[in-house]
Formats: sequence, structure tokens, C-alpha cells
Amino acid sequence: MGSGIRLAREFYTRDVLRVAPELPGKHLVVRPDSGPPLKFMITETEAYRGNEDMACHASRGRTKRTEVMFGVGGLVYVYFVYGMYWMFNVVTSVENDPQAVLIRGIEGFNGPGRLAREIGIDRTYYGEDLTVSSRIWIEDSGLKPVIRSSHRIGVDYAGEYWSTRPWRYLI
DNA sequence: TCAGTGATTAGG
DNA sequence: CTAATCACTGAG
Repeated sequence: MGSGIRLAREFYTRDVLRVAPELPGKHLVVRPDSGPPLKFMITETEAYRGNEDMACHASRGRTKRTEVMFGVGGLVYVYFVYGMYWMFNVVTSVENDPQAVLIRGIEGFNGPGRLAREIGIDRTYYGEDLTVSSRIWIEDSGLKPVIRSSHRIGVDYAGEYWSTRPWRYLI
């Protein structure tokens, strides 16, 4: 039931701690040019939660890079790190509540950098709206996998409290 | 364990 | 302008 249906605005405009654990098992669909859409099952995500979350980029305020996170849920937040990798994130919650889900894994490709490279994510996806875009969106798959959680990866700089929140979700 | 790699950011 | 930092990856 619900398989193949694009996720609508209401899915994304909830708290990131509700959205992030529901994404593993869903299908990320990409159509780079006008070819047939490619589907990948999302396998791993991480939640970044607003101003107070010291691991969230938006906790350092609104900048040109973090601007889109202050927008409505369903937009795409991408940024470049370590001189090589694009990180693919999905904005959640309502306007002016800067939250996002980092997509850390899809079937066949673990790791946010490898995944983004595989599906062709770059700066042109910044601000893309997953609820209307013709080249990228997320669909319900009808699957309800068992999800396990653990601490987020690579955020030790945020301090012990924030780096130990169990906000990483994987199948 | 550690180098590569360059955008982003804060600060002078 | 400078310099530090970085939600990573692959090689050894």
C-alpha cells in the first residue's frame, strides 16, 4: 500500500526525529537527464536538529550555506566537504526551524560521500524541492524495515552530549 | 592511522 | 586578505 507514491509536504514538515527514522526503507528516485528514473532504497540516515544541536550547521546561525535549512521541509540541502564530497540532506520541519536529515546510505553504496557521487548530487541540487522536482524525489516503498539507532558519525567536535545522541538510523 | 582536497567561515 | 575547519574516503 502506498508503494510508488511520492512523499508529500506533510511527510517532511514534522520534527526531524520523526522523519529521519522513517526514511530508511523508502525509495530515493533520481532522473539526471530525461532517461528512466533510477530507484535506490535508503538504508541509513542521521538527524540534525535545529539551533540548539551543536552538531547541526544551523546552530552557528543563518549563512549562505545553511539558508535552505531555515526553509520549509522537503527542500534539499547540499554542501561540499573535505574538498571532495557532496553531502545530500533533506530539510524537515517548518520554516525558521532549521532541521535536516543527512542521507548516509543507499542500497549498494554506504557512506554519504560515495552515495552522493553515485547519484550525481552537486551544487545545482541546493534548494531543490523533493515534493515537485522532476529529477529527484522520495517515494513510499511499502516496506517497514526494522530500524536500529546509534550515535551520529563524525561530530565529536560538537561535544559529548551532542555526539552521543542516538540520531543515526539504519536498517 | 592518515593524507588529500577546496569551499566555507570567522576574524583582522 | 588569512587561516582553521570539515556531517568523508581509500589506501596502507
